[in-house]
Amino acid sequence: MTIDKISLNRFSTIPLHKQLSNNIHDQITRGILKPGEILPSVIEMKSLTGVSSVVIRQAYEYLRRAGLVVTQQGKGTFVAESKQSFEFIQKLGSSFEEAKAKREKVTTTVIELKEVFEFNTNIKHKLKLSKNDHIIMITRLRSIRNIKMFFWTSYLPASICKPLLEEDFTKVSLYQVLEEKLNLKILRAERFVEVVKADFQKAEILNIPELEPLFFIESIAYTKDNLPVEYYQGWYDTNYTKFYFEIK
Amino acid sequence: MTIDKISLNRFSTIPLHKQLSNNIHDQITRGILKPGEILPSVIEMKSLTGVSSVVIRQAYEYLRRAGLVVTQQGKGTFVAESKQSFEFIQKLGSSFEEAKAKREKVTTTVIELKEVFEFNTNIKHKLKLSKNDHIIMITRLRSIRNIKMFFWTSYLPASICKPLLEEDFTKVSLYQVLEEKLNLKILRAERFVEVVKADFQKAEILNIPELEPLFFIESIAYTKDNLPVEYYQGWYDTNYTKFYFEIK
DNA sequence: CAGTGGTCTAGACCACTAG
DNA sequence: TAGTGGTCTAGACCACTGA
Repeated sequence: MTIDKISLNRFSTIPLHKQLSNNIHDQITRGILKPGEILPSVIEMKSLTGVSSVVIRQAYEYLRRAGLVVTQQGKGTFVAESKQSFEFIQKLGSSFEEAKAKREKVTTTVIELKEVFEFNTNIKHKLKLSKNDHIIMITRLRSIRNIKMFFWTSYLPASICKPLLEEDFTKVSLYQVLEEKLNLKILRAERFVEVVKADFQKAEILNIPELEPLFFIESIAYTKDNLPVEYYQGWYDTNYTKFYFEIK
Repeated sequence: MTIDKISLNRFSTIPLHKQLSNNIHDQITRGILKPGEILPSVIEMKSLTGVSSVVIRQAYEYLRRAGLVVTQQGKGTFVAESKQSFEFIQKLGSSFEEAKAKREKVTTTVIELKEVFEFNTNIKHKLKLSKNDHIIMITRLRSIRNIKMFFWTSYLPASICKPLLEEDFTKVSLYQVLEEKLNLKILRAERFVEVVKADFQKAEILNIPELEPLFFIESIAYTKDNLPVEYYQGWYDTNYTKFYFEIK
């Protein structure tokens, strides 16, 4: 146990759980507690500080949310490993190519690839389709070193994109197929970036806690004559993703 | 009280606090509970459900973090107003002009404007300055309808930017002054977008809870001959901000 | 098996809000 | 002053981990 003495002030206006989390926060950022090290168990901490277990849990919960510690049931609570080891920097704005993450192996999983007959009018509107048109839907997940970075769903008009159903998108890119096999060259795209909180399903897919922030990206890609050929929605783990772009 | 009956299953593997928050979550998204409406107080909810107050607090805490409810001490917990009423859409990538938020009045506050003598080597490095160079530092806060949207700090080399100390940046833009008074035209900029969690100070400034996600933007702006003239760091409330840009 | 975290209870006291 | 949320306690039981 390398943790420093913790002194709490019962007469302070600062709640005990906050005093405790601040204290541990300091010890982590100062390097007194090092990545991978185990924190005192709730019971140990109880005897170290004299406060009840609920308060200790509250402090640990705060540190978890701040990303400073990681808890494993039955094992303990540990100082988080710093994940500065790699970032996934995506280039926006100048090309459709994503910058490779420092020579790491990037893998793509196809979660779903299908034609749908009826669908959300919002999506049809973005693709300038009418009520009875069919849509091709592709959901993919991209990982690096087994860490799930982001997943996204592309929607394309079935009328001109049906051959996509035969492709293996673990190996080829969508834009490559569109250009080489369907003669649809993407000339322009509009994109929106915002932040949303992970609901249960998205948290499952990316293997993160519920309510963690995600980048939410929407894009509409156009070919010649301003014809929209792809609308996508993507969700990115904000712990690893950073966007880069250049202006003018 | 318009809340529907809440039934919890004591034998389920799903924790009671989760069952409760899921139930209320549903009632809010289905419109049974409407924005502005008050939720049962902890004591009322205790008699409605039979669970202890800690569990109810836990459920309410989850709903707060999800942005579905707002709690005011001494008053109660209320369904959050949907803030779709306005968004602040910033245009990236094609110009330095920010898109005006749907005709709302935008105000700028200058938090700090000063010359600093010694400073962070990281910032000097980005501005290609040497150890003894001075820096001009400007921190501004931008609000719409009294809602704090974002704040940012610009760093500029004092050697060429000293006259900035005399300007009133509540009324004029930095780039305007750089171009018109100092003959420094910005030709190019590099920008990074990531997400960080608000620490105590940033949460104070933007009037949001600690650990809420923020857009963190870094930018280096260059004039001719690739000379960096401004480095800035900005923090944006993700509840109201959305970035837009166009490609190719 | 012992040690860990996760869930839950019943009840106490305090701080804030509003009539 | 009554009602609200915020803090805290002591103790119980369960689920998971690893020796």
